[in-house]
Amino acid sequence: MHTAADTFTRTVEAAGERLTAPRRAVAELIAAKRGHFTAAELVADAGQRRPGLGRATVFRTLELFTQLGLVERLDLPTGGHAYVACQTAHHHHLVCSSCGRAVDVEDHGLAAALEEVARRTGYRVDSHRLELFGRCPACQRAGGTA
Amino acid sequence: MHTAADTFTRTVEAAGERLTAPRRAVAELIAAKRGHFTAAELVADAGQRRPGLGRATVFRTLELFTQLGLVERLDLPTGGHAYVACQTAHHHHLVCSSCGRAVDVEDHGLAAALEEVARRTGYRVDSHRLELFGRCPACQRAGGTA
DNA sequence: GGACCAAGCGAGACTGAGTATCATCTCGAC
DNA sequence: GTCGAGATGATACTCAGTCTCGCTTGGTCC
Repeated sequence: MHTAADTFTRTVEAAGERLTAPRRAVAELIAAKRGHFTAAELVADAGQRRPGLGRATVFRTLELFTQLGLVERLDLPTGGHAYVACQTAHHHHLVCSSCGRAVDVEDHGLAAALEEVARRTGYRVDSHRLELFGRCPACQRAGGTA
Repeated sequence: MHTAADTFTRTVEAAGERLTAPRRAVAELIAAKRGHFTAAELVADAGQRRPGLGRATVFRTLELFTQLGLVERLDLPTGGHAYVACQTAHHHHLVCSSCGRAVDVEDHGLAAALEEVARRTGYRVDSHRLELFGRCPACQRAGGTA
């Protein structure tokens, strides 16, 4: 079967990038994550499960994966940064503030709303970022209040 | 007449916060800015125009203003942070990537789209952030290409 | 299979944003 | 004018992310 890490490695190859052992390792570390994760977490994981993997390499690989669209960076409400593994080309994320799980959000009329904004303001909108934070159904059931 | 800095100082007073000289100074520095600005820029301005104003104070005041809704923090595509002065309670920003000028974006169907997202995913969406980047009408006219 | 070399790697120094600490100062109430 | 809570400024600190540099390695060409 194809694991999530496979998707990463195959995409790296397909892009004509070198498929090195450290890159495989980072792909596996990310694949083992559910939901979003920070660079710091990944570095910590690497320290435990793949000693010898350098900090700079984790950042470099994360950057490569981001360029390849395998991973997307998002901005937490706290001001920090996190990453999520993702498939589709352009989309948005809905992150559970309780368990950290992130889902890709399809466009339910958002594009139209954005076009309307562009039309009214006269701006030519080049890019945008939308991030949603909330609680996933499971966490809502699990802990009524928290 | 009422300057932008006045709005800041009056809001600070109205909130029951102390209206100190450094806070006034920061308010003036912000009022003198057009569009978005970074904390680093503000610190640099302070160094020039208001020597003696501490770095920590700029950050603290920026935090206070953010809490009071006078200023909002946004995340640049580069990963950095910037601030914009703003009035309305909840809204989004459209930042010109050329001149830096930011306009507040009203809700042209965005809320409805977000509700639809929440309904479909089952998430209870607590907060979101939307930032738009593009070129303002003036910059489009001014420099056809750049 | 072996040689070659550009790309990638690891270690660690560096940078810069933002925070914490603490002694001193000042706003504003009385 | 006095006083105390809260703000300030200087400075040390933390931590994410970047840069540098000598070494290693993946992939290609023979």
